[in-house]
Amino acid sequence: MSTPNESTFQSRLQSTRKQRDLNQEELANKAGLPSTAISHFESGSRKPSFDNLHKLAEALKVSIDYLMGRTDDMDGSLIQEAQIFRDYGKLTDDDRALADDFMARLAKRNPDK
Amino acid sequence: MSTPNESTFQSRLQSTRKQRDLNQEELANKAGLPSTAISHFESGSRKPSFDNLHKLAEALKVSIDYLMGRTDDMDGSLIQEAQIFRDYGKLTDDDRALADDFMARLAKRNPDK
DNA sequence: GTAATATTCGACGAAATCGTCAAGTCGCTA
DNA sequence: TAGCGACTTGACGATTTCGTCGAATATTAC
Repeated sequence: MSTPNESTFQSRLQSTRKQRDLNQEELANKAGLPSTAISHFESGSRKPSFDNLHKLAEALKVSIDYLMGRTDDMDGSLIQEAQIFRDYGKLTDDDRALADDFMARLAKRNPDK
Repeated sequence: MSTPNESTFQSRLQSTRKQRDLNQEELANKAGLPSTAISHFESGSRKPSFDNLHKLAEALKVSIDYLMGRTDDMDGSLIQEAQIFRDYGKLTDDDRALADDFMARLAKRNPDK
């Protein structure tokens, strides 16, 4: 649930690499990593660090959210819950006030947790 | 160009947290992390691991690419000043589902766009 | 002022990734 | 068969993050 699906990153890294027609060493060169690192990532024996995750996304020209399975969009501009943002833009002013009030009530009854 | 701008992540984490009206401990609870971890991330003394990066993005409901400075799109861009989106960030998952449904109903009865 | 809250910082051992290297497997082709 | 390229796997020491804790320092409110 809150933990990312491990296998998603592995398989998306591999499938994206093959889609770009790169072998592990070629991707490694692009990303500035040793080729064994790619192998470790695709086999799941390691997870990339902050910096290396960024390098991989840059080398493959995909979004990090896609690589990590948070979105199915490779361009990654939008994430999943964005529907509510789109809905809000469609509302009339009156309904927008309704929505504001409704949301404020929900937020207020959940101080945090 | 290949290395992420370190300060971007720090400042975006902090500014997004404050936009959601959360203190470090509240965000920490949402993400399932100790509050000191948030402090370390915002001060730049640590960078989040693969798993923790995912948790932070989920808790704040933003894209990882935004947090890491690869895009300027939080996901919906222009509307993030509205109070409703600050409230939305405070909701539990259950209440978020309620809010999604409520918003969808409002949007559906006003198809004029 | 005091008190409560929020944040920073450093240290600790445990755990993970880091880059590097060596040795191995598998598939293909001459 | 032998050889080659692609990939796998495990180990190493080094570095980093991990969670936890304590103490110091803002920041805010009373």
